[in-house]
Formats: sequence, C-alpha cells, structure tokens
Amino acid sequence: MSEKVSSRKQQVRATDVARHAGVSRVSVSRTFTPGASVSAATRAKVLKSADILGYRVNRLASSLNRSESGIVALIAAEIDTPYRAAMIAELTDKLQAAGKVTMLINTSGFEERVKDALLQAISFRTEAAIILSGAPDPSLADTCFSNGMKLVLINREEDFPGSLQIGPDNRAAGKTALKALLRAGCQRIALANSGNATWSIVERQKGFLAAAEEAGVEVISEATGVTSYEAGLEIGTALMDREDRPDGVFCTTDLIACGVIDAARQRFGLRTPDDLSVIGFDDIPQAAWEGYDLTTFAQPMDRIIDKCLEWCTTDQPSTETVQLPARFVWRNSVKKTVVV
Amino acid sequence: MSEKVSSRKQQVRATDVARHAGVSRVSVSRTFTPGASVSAATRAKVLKSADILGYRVNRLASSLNRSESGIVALIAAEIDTPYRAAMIAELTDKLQAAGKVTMLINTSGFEERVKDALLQAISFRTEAAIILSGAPDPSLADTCFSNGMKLVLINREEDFPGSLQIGPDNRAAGKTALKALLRAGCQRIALANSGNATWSIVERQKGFLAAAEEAGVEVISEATGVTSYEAGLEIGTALMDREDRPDGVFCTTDLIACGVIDAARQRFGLRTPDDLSVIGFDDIPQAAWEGYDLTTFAQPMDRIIDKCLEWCTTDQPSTETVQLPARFVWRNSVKKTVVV
DNA sequence: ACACGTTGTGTACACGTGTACATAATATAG
DNA sequence: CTATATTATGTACACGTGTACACAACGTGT
Repeated sequence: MSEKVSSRKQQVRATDVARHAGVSRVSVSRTFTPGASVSAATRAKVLKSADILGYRVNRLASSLNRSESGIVALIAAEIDTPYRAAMIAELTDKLQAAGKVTMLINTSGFEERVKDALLQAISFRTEAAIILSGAPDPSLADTCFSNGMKLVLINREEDFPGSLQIGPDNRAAGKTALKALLRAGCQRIALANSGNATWSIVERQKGFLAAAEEAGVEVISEATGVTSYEAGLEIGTALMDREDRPDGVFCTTDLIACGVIDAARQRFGLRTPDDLSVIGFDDIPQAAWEGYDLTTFAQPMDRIIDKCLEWCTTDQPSTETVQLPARFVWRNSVKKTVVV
Repeated sequence: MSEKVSSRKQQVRATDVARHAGVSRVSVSRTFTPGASVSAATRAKVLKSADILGYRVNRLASSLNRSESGIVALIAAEIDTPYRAAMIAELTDKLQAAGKVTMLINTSGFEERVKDALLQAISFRTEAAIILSGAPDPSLADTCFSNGMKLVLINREEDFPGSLQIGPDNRAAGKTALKALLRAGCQRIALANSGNATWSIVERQKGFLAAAEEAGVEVISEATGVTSYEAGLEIGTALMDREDRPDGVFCTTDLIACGVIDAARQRFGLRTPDDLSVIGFDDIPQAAWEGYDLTTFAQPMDRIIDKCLEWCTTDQPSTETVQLPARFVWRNSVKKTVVV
C-alpha cells in the first residue's frame, strides 16, 4: 500500500540535524557559517549528523536571509560560437573560483530577449549581470541598480551610467591590421565584414577604414549575412570573383576569416599567404589550426575577466569604461615583410 | 552629507507595492501568481504600482516557499569545445522555453570537481542536474534523490538507479563507420582515438573494432593525448608516417578528424577523400567547413534534449537508459563507392 | 425575502536560514 | 577565592513570498 505522499517535497533541514545531533539549531547554522563561534565538540557532532542525514545548507533560504545570492547572470547569444564559448568557459571558471555561481541565459534569436533575461536576473536577485551580447533597455538598468545589481557590458559601449563597459581596443586593432597589410606589400586591400555587425565589430571596421584614409589607401568593402563562417565563405567568394581581386583582407572576425580563406583555397585554388594575406580577430582555436594558421588579434580575455570580477566585487563601483589592447598574434596568413 | 547606508541592501517588496496601491499584500502576490483570483480592478492597481516602484517578485523567496526553484544545473567540462558548446546552447534554449533557469557549472580540470558541482546544485535545490561530462559519486546520487533532485547523465552509462542515462548509439555508429570505410574500398583501416577517452568514445571504438573483427579486418590503432584537434594532428602524423600508411581512418571525434585531415594535408600533401578517407563523430560546425567537408555522425541532439526535458518534468520518473541512433552525415571525406 | 453558490479579500502560517542580543559556562588575572 | 574577560549556547526575529482557511460581498434563482 503506497503511502500518500505530500505534494510538498520534504527536505533535510537544519532542525533535523540539530535534533539528531542533540544540539540547538543555531549551532548547526554556525557550524556551516565560516567564522562563527562553535565549540569543536558540537561542530563535530553536527558534521557527523549532517553527513548521516545528507544535509546541505539551503542556499535559497540563506540567500534570502542575507540578501546575497552569490549568483551572477551571464547573458549571451550564440553561445556555441567559438569566441563566445571560450569567454563563457573562462568566465564560469573564474566566477566559481571567486565563490560565485553562474546563471547562464541564452538570448539567441530575438534581440528583445535581453530584456527578459535581465528581468529574470533581477528576479533571482543576481549580484551582477554580465552582458556578452546585445544591450539592455536603459530603463531596466535603473531597476537593476535599485535592486543593488551590478551591470557589466562586454564588447559594447553605450551610455549606461553605473555600469562597467569593457572590451578590447577595437579601433587600434583595426589600425594595426591595416598597417600590417601595407607592410606586407599588399596592393589591393579589402575589408570583410558581417552584414549585421555588433558595436565592437563596427569599431574595428572604423579603425581600419580611418587608418586607410589616413594612409590614402582605397579599401574594397564587402559585407553580408550574420557574423559566421558561412558569411565569410560568401564574402570571400565575392571578393575573389572581382576583377580587382584583393591581395590583402582584414576580416572583422576569425570565423569570417576562416570562410574567406576556405573560399579562396577551395573555390579559387588560392593560398594564404602567397596569393592572399588575411588577418582576423578573436584568436579562436580554429585560427591556430594548421589549415588556417591565421594571423589575428587575441582578445585580452584574461584581463577583461579579471577586471570584471574585481569591479563586481567592489562595494560601490563607479561608472567605468575600459579598453584593453588586443594582442596581435603573428602566424602565417600574412606575407612576410621583404627585408630591403 | 552622505547618509549612513544600511549594509543590508533594501529591495522593493510586495508589501511596498501593496501600500502604494492601497491593497493587501496578498493581492500583490496573487497578481503575480498565474491562476490566482484577483479582481481586474485591483490587479490593474497592483501592476501600475509595481511598474512605478520597479517591483519584481523575489524568486529566492518564492522558490523557498514553494520548494520549487525552477533551476536546472548543467554540469560540464571543456565548455568551449564545439560539440559541448552546441549542446549547452541548445539545452539552455529549450530549458528557458520550458520556463526553467540554467545554472552552469564548469568542471574543467580535476575530475573531482563534479562532486563539488553536484553539492552546489543540491544547495540551490536545483530541480535537476544534467551531467554532460564526468560521473558523480554514487553516494552523492542518493543525497540528490533524497532532496528530490533528478539526475541525468548524457553520453555516459553507469549503474545509477533513479537516473536517466541518454546518448547516441555509439556502438552502432562505430559499426556503420567500419562498413562505410570497407564499402569505400579502403585497404588499410585505422582507428584514431583520444588517449584518455570518455565512456561514450570508448563505446564507438568498441563498436568499430568489434565490426572489424567480425569482418576479419585488421585495424591500425593510434591513440594519444586528450580529445582535441592537437591530438588529431599528432595521431594523423603518426599514422601517415607509417610504412603501411592507412587509407581509411575512423576518428572517434570530429576534432580529432580535423586534426588528422590537416596533418595529412599540411604535412604530407595528402587529400581527402582521394588519398585518405576519414570519418568523424559529432558533426561539429567545422565538419561542414569546406576545408574539411567531413563525413561524420550527427548527435541526435534534439531528441536527446527533448527526452531529457520530458523526463525531468515527469513527477516520479523511473530509471531509464536510452540510446538514440546517430545520423550518418555523408559529406566528401570518404571515397565514393565505385559502381560496378 | 431567503437560501445558496461564486468571487474577492484578509489573516495566519510556513518555507529554511543567519544574526543581534542576552545569558550561561569557562578561562584568566589579581 | 573573587572579579573580569572570553567563549559557547539559546531566544527571538527577520528575510519575502505562497496558500489554506475564514469570511465578507455579491449575484441568482425560487
């Protein structure tokens, strides 16, 4: 005869442990609170009983009581993209090391999902929300702050007082890319860009074009689709099909660069760096693959994340905008400079 | 003169909204509880006041009260690996669609981190823990169940009563791979495997080797390093260096396959499928890249996840082991069968 | 007008924990 | 041994919410 079970799941509470150990409930609480004063004897009893009963402190209750959830929200789209995935991996790892817990919110698809994501983060009284893609509704930001939530925008700069906005120095990278192509002796320089670029990517483009104008160089621009390998293929095909086929391309993203390289190689029989110099951005793992060997810019990921955590763990952080230099990674997709 | 601020962050509570709207606190609660009975008039008042004050239901308190957190833990290592990242992206997406929230726990590094991850999940009264890599301590599993937490193991089969164990039919895939290589007319068949393979990968290997033995075919085995592109490079180099250089290779992972292809192409000038037939597993995005065009097995990801969610939302799910067929994806890394 | 079902609101309690305060037990100094 | 400082424990309350229960208001049919 199966006993009628209550719909409410019953869990092991501190009270149960206390009764089992023959101590007060607060002693149990103190045992699991670092820095609280309990005698070694009672602590031992509590730990033993807790182990037997399988007790774990309920962090929902604990968080509610201390109004510190220990949760950090990670809001991102296209999580399965190499760069984004690497970022998330590093972030979760370091957050955990700092004693925080990550709540991952996927906003792929509609742009407006960022709003829902933030609302969810607020509901869970997240200590901070780190936004990797998209931008929140400014009015929502106030709600975040009024609930004591910190806001970090990675790879995006907007007018968000009270938040940390951090990312690589995209303009400088764009400039460096142009110089590198010129120094490699490229005659017809092109820019391969995504059709719907993010703020960060547009900045790279601007830096590249500004440097070109400064140097008096004409740039062939091609942009289609979303930021992806497939777009790179398409762009690369379009570029190689031109009568004035470029011999140097700056791709605003490694994924696009891989597509361009493959288009040149598989569809036109052209090789990097002999027939075509290519520079990417992000330094995704595939950039180091021997089939690409892509010269690119490594995101200052570690420093971004370190700064992120430091800022988030500050009591009353002030509005801050940080640009960190991207590291130029020389590989073998750009023609070597001829020593005169 | 700055006012002394309480260390305890004060938030907007339902009580505040109630006072502002001139209604009872429970009316506020009912307004935000689907299916609760409130008059349209009070609901409107509540919503208006809530909007003005920026009120959001505190889900920590709500979860504590109803003992339903709505959180699902995703425990995984090597999050930035293409297949793993895709899995996580899909999982978070569908979990959100089902009204759940994902807590991502990174267990890269030490194997024992899985234990800590599970403990953390228990602390947050996670409704389910989906383990993508590694296996939990069996004794911990009991603690999970006693706290009403569901346990799902993806790509791993162990003796875990009470859990759902789900993944592709790895053995069958290994068998299919061998048959495909034979049908392609390969004479010297090899197996490229990781040095420290997971259960899932070992199964593929077993299926492949069993089929080979059945067919009376000798298999050249090579295994090194961790499951990665770099390992593939190394293995590919070792294989191509052999006197009895294989002309057909089954790689237990797409990453390894990409490495093998690159080793053959970049280091030996060999091309697929003309000089070498290669089959992978996972169907990561790079497998579809034109530089690889890899014939491989697609993980039945959608079906795995659907089953996962269905099982997790069942009241009292029973122990279940599910193997779903992997879809063979024909591309162009295996020599076409000669029509006789 | 009355009995009755329906609907909306208020009261009281529970969820499981951390901590300020008071108090009992113990160690230390004279 | 007494006065005092230190430590360990117990009591009471707070965190913010959902819901069972009681009850008032209300419409409806006779």
